[in-house]
Amino acid sequence: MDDTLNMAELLFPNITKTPEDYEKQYPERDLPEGAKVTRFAPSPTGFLHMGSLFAALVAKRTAMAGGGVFMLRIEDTDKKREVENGVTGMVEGLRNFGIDIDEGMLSETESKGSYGPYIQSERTPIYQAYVKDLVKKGLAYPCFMTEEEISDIRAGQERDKKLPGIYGEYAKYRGISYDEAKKRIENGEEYVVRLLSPGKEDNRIAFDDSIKGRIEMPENILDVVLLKKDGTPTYHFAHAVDDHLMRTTDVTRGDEWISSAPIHLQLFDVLGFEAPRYGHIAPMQKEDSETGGKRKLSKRKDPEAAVDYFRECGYPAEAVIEYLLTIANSNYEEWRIENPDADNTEFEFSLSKMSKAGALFDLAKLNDVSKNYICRLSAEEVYDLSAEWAKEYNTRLYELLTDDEEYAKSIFSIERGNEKPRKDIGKWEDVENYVSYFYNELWDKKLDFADNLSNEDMIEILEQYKEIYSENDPAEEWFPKVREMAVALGYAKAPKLFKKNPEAYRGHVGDVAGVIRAAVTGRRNTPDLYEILQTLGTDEVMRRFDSAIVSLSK
RNA sequence: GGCCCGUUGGUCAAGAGGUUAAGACACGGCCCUUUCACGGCUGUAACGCGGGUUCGAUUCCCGCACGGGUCACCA
Repeated sequence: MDDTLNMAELLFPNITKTPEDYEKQYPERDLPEGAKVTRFAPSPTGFLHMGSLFAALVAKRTAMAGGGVFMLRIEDTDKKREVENGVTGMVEGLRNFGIDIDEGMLSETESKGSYGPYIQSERTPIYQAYVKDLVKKGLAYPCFMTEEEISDIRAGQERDKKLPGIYGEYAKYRGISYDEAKKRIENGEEYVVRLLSPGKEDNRIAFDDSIKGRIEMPENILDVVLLKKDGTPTYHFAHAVDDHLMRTTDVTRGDEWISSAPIHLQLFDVLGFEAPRYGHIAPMQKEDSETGGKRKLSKRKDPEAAVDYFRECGYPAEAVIEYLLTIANSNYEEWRIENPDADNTEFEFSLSKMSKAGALFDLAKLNDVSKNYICRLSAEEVYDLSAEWAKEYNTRLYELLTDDEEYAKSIFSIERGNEKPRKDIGKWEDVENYVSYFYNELWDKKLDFADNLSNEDMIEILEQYKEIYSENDPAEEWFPKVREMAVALGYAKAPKLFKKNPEAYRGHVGDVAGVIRAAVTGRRNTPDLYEILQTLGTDEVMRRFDSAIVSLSK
């Protein structure tokens, strides 16, 4: 026993705080009954993956449901993966999507909350105190194996079809004496600290996953590394210590972690901690055109894996969240239909309603969700949001929009606020095309006339219409006037009439309106023509009629 | 390969031992209509395979297949 005490001092001479000290420093939280403490724990790579956003959203909503706490903890124990300003980028990325951090890192240097530090590189003394304690109790030991030794062992195990790894007879430094360790350390040999796993080969463990249900697995028997040779903890160990000390109640994370859950559960047990509830989230999938199957969304192959992609396209953050919620809890859509105007935070999110299988990312569905979101916005909001987007991604559009704010808003007002709103805009990227004919700078002026009338007929229509068009006509009188003119020129006053008796007419009123539409907008299909004419103003409308007549005369 | 997880229409998915197996997106048709959109109606389309258990299984059990994950001093 003395031996392990000495060993602990040998390994960690400078660590004086004990687990008891930390237990006191980070007491149990005083939260309402049923409140959950969750966290999102990314590496500071600066890259916000769609899957990460999803995981963060799940954690956030889980905490929100019962008045709990959502933390952001930075897992930077692997120095190689770090990126400059990765933390700030992450925090901003989340905030863009309305995911605010209750506690944890806010930037590279700032944080809030009293359970910190929330960045693992600053927690080394804490991890070491717990490892020291484990060494004292004979539950962890220094291991001096070299990488070559380990890979030799692994090769042998693979050849013999045995479980690969350091355990049982392969753990040759299990029970190393104080004297030998001392000698080696004085020799300058490097070492890691490993757990002395109490696991038994044939034991099985089980836990209740809040998403996947009961999961049963073999107990961990591996002497996993706790502290790397640089004294820094592995993910496994940091997870156990951090989530215990931060009093996390619910660990939600990708389901690639399921296979290491036995290690984690064992660690919590050995450390004397109560294990959190786990919720393992299935990964987002992507249709793979090469294989025709599904595969995990990949950062390298799929642009849409990066959350920034959606920002660039101009999907409103709210819409992306809305879409993610439909994937997370399938009853969300139902709820949305019943509560079209409610804020999505009012939805009662539940981990148990999450799908066990990974969902295919469906762009068509996102588009639909996004259109539904945008169509409920006011012209004012559409203007603000699209200008904000254009400022960053389409400066020409930005200038046009902001140059005459009132004009831009009047364009966005067309048929907006109706009980049956149009859904032309799915993302801000669509705005340029949508508004193009309102701006001569954007408009290509190609006139797409229907081909059922001759140029002479069309010129006739335009010239006549020029005579009777008046900006002051109210909406109710506008179209009857067009109809009257059409009838006078020999067109049917309704398409149905024409269809019944095509010989009797030159065409129908729709054809006539179509000529006016194409002359003014270049297009065969547009929103309400009356509102377009009103928005454009008489001068511009007349100019467009004239130039259309000119091009039809050629 | 070992160990895990998963598999209901093209996609997301609800579902329960006996249902006409919901709904949403996409797609088709019809209606509304000056175009388009919106909206309404409607249609096509699904329980991976093989064994059990059972009066009855898509649902429970066992195999298999397929997909995914994991087996680091990365997270």
